[in-house]
Amino acid sequence: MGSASLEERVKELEQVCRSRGLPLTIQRRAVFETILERDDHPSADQILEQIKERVPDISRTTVYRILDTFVQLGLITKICHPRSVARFEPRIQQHHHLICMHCEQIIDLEEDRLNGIAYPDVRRHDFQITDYHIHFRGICSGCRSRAGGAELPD
Amino acid sequence: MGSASLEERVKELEQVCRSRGLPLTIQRRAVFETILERDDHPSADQILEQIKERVPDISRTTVYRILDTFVQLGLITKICHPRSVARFEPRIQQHHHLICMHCEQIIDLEEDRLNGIAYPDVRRHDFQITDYHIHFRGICSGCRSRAGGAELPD
DNA sequence: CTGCCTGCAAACGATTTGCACCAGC
DNA sequence: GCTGGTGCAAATCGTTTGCAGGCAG
Repeated sequence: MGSASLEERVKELEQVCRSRGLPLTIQRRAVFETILERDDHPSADQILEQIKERVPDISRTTVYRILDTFVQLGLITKICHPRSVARFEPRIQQHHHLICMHCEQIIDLEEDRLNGIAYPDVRRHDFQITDYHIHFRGICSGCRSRAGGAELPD
Repeated sequence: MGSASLEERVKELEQVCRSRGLPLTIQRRAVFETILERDDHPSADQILEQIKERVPDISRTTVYRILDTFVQLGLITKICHPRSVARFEPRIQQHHHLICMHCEQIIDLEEDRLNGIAYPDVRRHDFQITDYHIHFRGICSGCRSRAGGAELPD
């Protein structure tokens, strides 16, 4: 789909670091590549686990710090919702999510139609809207079949 | 607007507790009334501070436990977004939020038009959508005037 | 070289849990 | 009276911070 290749995105990382005068360390490159390789929305600790395969001595602190830096730089997005720790995703273009209320799984939605919603009238709040994001909440297929609609182990 | 009165909502609490066999304690009533009285989106600790005025010996633990119970019962909603602790709101009907990316303030939106968005086609995910919620992100008037668009102390 | 980055360990803040006691129904 | 709720203190979990050395530019 419309997403850039891994290599293009790594180039983007290089450019962004260079333009800001930030050193492109082994750790930064590895965190970026690791998050790009996944098609889900991993937590900091999930990224840490996976990255240890290629940079075994990386510390948890560094992963947290790098993820935060990438969010500030606009390279990745941080997602947060109740009952779940912070998660990260490499996509920065506008898109929306399905969120399973049982297993907290997050699924990306591709529908372009959802990107064209007119902004609400916020003159009375004098608020300047930059963008928006829709969560569709519900139950994923796995949880539905596992539980038949009743409660789940968790 | 279309929101129920405080008394109606307290009745709702009584009914829900009775129907589930949950004791309606002083603390539960006080937490519910406190959150209803506010028109913002308080954190657990903000609720605790305010509730101490009427139930001085209530413990923080209890507030957390009660808020969690209310969320399970569908009486209130928990909201979470990056860079801010969990917040709660008494409104359970569908509505949407403006979120200031500088001060993390959350503002309720009333626009009905936003409630009629057609669900996306999720057949390939086999996901059952229950409802949705839109965050509009941007900058509130206070932060804009304080900072003129540049960065903020926080 | 110089400065930002990293790893370690300790601090931190929000939230949860174990347990003895107490209060609704 | 029984059941579940509450308060307290301690544990936990994710995340952040202080500091001494290391590496990219």
